[in-house]
Amino acid sequence: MPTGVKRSSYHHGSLREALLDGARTLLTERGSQGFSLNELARRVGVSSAAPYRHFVDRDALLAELADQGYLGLRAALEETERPATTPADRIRRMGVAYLRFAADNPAVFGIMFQHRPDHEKARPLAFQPLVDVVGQAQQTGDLPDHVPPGVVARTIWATVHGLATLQLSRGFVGLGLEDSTENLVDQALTLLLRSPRPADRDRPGGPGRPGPAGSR
Amino acid sequence: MPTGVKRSSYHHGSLREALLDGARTLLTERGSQGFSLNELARRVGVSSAAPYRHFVDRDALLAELADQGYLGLRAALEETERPATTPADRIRRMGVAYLRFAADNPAVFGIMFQHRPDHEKARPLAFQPLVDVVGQAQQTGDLPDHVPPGVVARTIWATVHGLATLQLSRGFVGLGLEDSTENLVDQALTLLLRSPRPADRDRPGGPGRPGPAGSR
DNA sequence: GGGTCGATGTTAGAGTCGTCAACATGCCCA
DNA sequence: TGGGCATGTTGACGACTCTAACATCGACCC
Repeated sequence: MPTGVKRSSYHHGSLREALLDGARTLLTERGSQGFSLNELARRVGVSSAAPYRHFVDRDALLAELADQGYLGLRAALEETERPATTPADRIRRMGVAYLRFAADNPAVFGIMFQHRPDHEKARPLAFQPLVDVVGQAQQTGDLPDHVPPGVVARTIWATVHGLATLQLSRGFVGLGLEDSTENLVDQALTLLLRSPRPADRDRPGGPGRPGPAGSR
Repeated sequence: MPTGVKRSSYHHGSLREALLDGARTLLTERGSQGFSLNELARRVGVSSAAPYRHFVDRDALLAELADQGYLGLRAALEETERPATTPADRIRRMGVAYLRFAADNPAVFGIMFQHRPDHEKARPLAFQPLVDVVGQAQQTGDLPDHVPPGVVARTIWATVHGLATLQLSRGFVGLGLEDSTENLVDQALTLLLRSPRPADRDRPGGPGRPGPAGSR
C-alpha cells in the first residue's frame, strides 16, 4: 500500500474523479513539467499502476484536464453576457475573463494550448462566444465590418491570448509594462475597437461599405 | 563508451558547442517535453555525465538555448530595417519575422516564453526594436499618439505573439481560420494601425494624420 | 443463496531519465 | 619533466512511465 492516504475498502470508489481533482492541484503546485503521475497516485492513496485503469496514458489524463479547461473557459466567457451591455463592452469583459481564467489556472491553460492534435475539436467551443459577439459589434458599428467577422475575432483572440500568455510568463516585468488585468485588456482593445473613447475621432463612416453611416 | 558517434581522442574538444547544436535539432524532433539529456549525450558521442561539465543542469542548457533564441529573434527583427520603408510597413515586416521565427524554431520559441525568472533580462533586448519603430510610427501618424509608445508596443507585441503561439499550437485549424503568415499579420495589424485601406499598403498616405473620412 | 465474471485494485519489474561521486586522461605550463 | 586542472568515463541511486500477472469484490444469473 502506498504511503499516501489510507482507505478502508480495496476499491477506491471514485478514483477517476479523485485523480482529476488531485491532478489540478498538483499541477498548480508543480507546473506541467514537474507533474508526476506517481506522486498523484501517492497523494490519492492508490498504487502507481492504478491510474492506468482509467487513463491509457499520463498524457490522456492531462488531455482530459485540458478538455475540462475548454468547458470552463467557455463558461467564463459566456458568463459575461449577464450584465448585458453593448457588444463592445462585452468584448472587453470577455478579454478580462480570458486573462483571469489564465491567471487562475495557469498550468491547465498551458496544457490547453500545447501542440496536441486532439484539441482541435474542443477549442472551437470556447472560441464561439467571441465570434458571436464580434458579429454583433460589427452590426452596431463598434467594429469595422469590411472584414469578415472570423478575421476580426481571430485578431481579438490573438491579442487577448498574447496578453494572457505574456502575463503568465512574466513577459512584461523587465520592461516596465506591468499593469492590471483590466488595464492590459482595456488599453489593447481600445486600439482595436473604435469605440466610445473620448478621442473617438474616426468613425469609419462609409468608405466602401455602407453600413452604419446614418444608423447611429 | 556510449553507442553514439565514435571519436578518436579522449576529450571531445568542443563539447559545449556540440551539445548546444545537437540540442537544437533534438529539440525540434522531440519537442521540449520529450527532450532528453541522455539521448543528446548519446548522439554527440559522449557519456551521459559529460554534459554536466558544461551545464549545471538540464535546465541550464535549455536556458542557454533560450538566451541564444532571444539574440536570434532580435536579429530577425532588426533585419527588417534593411529595406527601409515607412514605420507602419516595418511593423508589418517585424510581425511577419516574429511569426517566421516562431515557426522555424518552435521548441526554442516555446522555451523562451516559459516561466523562468532569468528571462526577464534577455527579453527586453528582443523587444526594444519594436518599441523604437512604434515611436517612429506615432510621429508619422501611423499610430495614435495619445497613448504612450510602450503601451502601443505592448499591444502590438501581444497581438503578434498571440498569433505566433496560436499558429504553433494549431489554434486556427478547427475554425476555418488558417491563413498564411503574411495574411495573419497583415489583417491583424490593419485593425491596429490606422493606416489606409487594405489596398494601397505600399504607399501609405504619407505624413500627417490619415484623415479619417476623406483620406480615401 | 452460490457461482462466476468483469471492473478495478495491487505487486513486481523493465527500461529510461537526471544527477552525482569517484576515477581516468591528457593538455598546458612551471 | 612532471604536476595540476579541465574534461572525460564508469557505476550507481532514486524517481519516473508503463506493463504483466495476480487479488478483490460487487453485480448478475441460475
